[in-house]
Amino acid sequence: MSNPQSEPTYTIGELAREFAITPRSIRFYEEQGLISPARTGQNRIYCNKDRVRLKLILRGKRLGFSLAEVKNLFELYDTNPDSAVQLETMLQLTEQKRAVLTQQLEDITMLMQELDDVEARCQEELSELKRGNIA
Amino acid sequence: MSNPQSEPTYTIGELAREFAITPRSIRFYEEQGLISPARTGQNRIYCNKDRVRLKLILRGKRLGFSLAEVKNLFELYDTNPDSAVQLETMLQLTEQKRAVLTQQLEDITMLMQELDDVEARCQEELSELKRGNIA
DNA sequence: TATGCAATTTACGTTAACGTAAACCTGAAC
DNA sequence: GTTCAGGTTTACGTTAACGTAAATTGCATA
Repeated sequence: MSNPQSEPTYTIGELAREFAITPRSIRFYEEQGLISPARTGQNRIYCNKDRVRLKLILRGKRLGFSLAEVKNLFELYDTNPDSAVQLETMLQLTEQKRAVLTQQLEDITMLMQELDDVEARCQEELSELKRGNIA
Repeated sequence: MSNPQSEPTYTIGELAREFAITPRSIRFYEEQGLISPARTGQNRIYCNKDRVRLKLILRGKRLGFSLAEVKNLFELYDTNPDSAVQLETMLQLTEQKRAVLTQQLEDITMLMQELDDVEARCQEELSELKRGNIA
């Protein structure tokens, strides 16, 4: 019953190379309940879903999220809530996350501006140097 | 020679309350060379520049920067480089930071989209519930 | 003078996110 | 058969960013 050319799978080493992290990290994410790959006896086999998860984990980390936070997001995404109460709380959660992201957007634009400032000052000084100023 | 109404200053407790952090954190930032407030004998006195720095530190932290990174940015901003070489390396540094921020912008927009997805699914299910579906 | 509050230094404790080392298995290649 | 690359578990080490506790100090107020 197994598809002849079912789904692409990956070893831990492959994923580690692709995302430029160590196998140790990937195992750690599993230990924390963020991924749960299949096994061939001892060895881990990662499917596409696992790979996507890894990508999401790293994205979260780049934004300064903790692994617990990322796990939180996963559960948020995976859960298929049956009660209206659950749906409401989920909406509240997404709103919270959205607030964080909005704050980060603001932070980034302000930092970008400051980088512009620094850069502009540099460029100006450089052109002054080229004109051969001493005064 | 001291201005009668020179500049607003702050105690460590005031700043801690304003930014919702502990005095311990503020002292720690000083220990790491990120701030260097004046003193009245033993006590620290923070001026406007110090306050701004604190704000910048927290902004950096929200973006997942380490304190060392933030310090790096400060030095970048403070240094008045005299040589063309220094100016060039500074431009390279700003470019690096800009790359990080750009990546974060992309990360955020993608996460936002996923939040949109989750939210849309929730809204739909909620309206279904309201219509009183069981099938 | 005593009491209390806010600040200080010193130092050890803690959590998250891995790194690193040891000891083992295992299928493919030589 | 052995070598070897890649994988496994177990366990202890490490770094960053503070928390927390203890002992001290200075100022204000009762």
